[in-house]
Amino acid sequence: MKENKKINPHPYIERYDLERIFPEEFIPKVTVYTFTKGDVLFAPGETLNDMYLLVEGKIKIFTLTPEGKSLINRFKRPLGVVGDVEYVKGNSVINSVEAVSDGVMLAASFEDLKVLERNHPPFIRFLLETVAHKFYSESQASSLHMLYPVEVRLASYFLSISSDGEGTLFHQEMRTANLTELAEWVGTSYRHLNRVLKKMVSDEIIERANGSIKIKDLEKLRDLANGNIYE
Amino acid sequence: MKENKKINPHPYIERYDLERIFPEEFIPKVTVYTFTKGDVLFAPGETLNDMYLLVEGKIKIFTLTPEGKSLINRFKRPLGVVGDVEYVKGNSVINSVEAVSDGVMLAASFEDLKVLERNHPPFIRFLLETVAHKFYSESQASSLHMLYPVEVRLASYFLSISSDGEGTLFHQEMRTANLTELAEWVGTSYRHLNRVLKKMVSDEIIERANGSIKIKDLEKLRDLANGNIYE
DNA sequence: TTCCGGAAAGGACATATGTCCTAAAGCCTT
DNA sequence: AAGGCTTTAGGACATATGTCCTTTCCGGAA
Repeated sequence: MKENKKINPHPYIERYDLERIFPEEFIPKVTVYTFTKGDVLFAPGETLNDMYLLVEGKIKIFTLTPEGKSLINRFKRPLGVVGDVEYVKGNSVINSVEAVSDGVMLAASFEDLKVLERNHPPFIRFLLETVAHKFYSESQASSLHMLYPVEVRLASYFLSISSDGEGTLFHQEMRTANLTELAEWVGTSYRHLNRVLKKMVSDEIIERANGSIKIKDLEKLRDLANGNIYE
Repeated sequence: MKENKKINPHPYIERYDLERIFPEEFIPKVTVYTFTKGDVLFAPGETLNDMYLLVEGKIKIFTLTPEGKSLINRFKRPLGVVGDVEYVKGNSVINSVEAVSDGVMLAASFEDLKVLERNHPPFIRFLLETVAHKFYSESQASSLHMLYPVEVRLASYFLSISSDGEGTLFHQEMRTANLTELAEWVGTSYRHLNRVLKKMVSDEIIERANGSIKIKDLEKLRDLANGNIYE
């Protein structure tokens, strides 16, 4: 990820209505960074000096164990925030962050934010809401993971991305690029994911054809997910 | 839980240095509640009108599934906060909350807090730090749960409560009252917990004598926990 | 002291999930 | 079209964990 002075932050500030958190005078202090698919954006242990707002693209936050296992904590799209908790708690980066697509971030230094926080209440309110929401969804996901088997979590995931009613099909549209990633997201092994998918096919809940997955029976899927929805 | 007008909130406010978040004028708006061991303090779905500060006693936050399984999300001791996320996000109570011992809470209405928030920045800073910390530890615990087997989580738990160095013994001192509760805390069944405990005994990591558990080999425990510590 | 219910301990068996491995299919690149 | 890499599929087996049940133990109520 690197600073990109050619890009003007203003369009993003308007698009995401950031004037509410960054007053006019603050905007010159905002830096624009661009990143490329696959970039490692942050690594655990790293010390952060800026907070970032994701305004374009998609990134994933994940945990790597010493043993090499990997677990996706969450995906972020605009307007995701990175470094908020580090800013508040003053600790170093906890998880790995990687770019899933090309994208753009706006950055503001902790130092500047400290001043902003003092003079501009809406900013801290924004932070508070951001963190509260992160806590809320983390907490939901955590319970879901602890209490239900992969099949249920997977059903829940499918529901969460099939927007609303129709037996939506998500082809390349699936939010995870491939099955390996999906496995890391649901928190299981590729092998097991495959097993569960197979079962869902034989239960006539989904259909699979060359890599694409289609929901066949939304009702059954709902039953299975049992009211649990990611996010 | 019920209001208790006989109790003066001031000693608590001093003990926990709450003047920093509640200015003098606000204190008359604080209500004192007392509760008794076993009380159900809050139930999921309930609408909250107040935020609570736990100033005495111990409570547990847990999730109950429709199937009747139960999972302890966390314990709280003073100065724990309940209802902060609900205040910020405006949603209803997410988890069940139950008193583990007798105790006391200070309450302030959301309505009053809204005013306070506007006039007294330290309060919102306090909230932000509280929520950030909750998120941080929830996130750690969640990864730990997803990535490691019960044995590791248990080792981690033992470490977290054995304060520091010495092969501390925790008898009735164990933060969970009994093995059933410990199982819910580690997120497993009683049966399996027992199995793992037995293994730890035969590995000479701990010793068991009539309900008490003693750490025998702190080094092995550390190896096992593998750098993971709750909280 | 006797009786009862809950907590502890663990056997037997079922299920969920992980690890290792092999084969086939798909897709680039040359 | 041929090779090589990644992704998909799934067999075989091992391990982690859950469910159900029985026995024993212990402290409090009668």
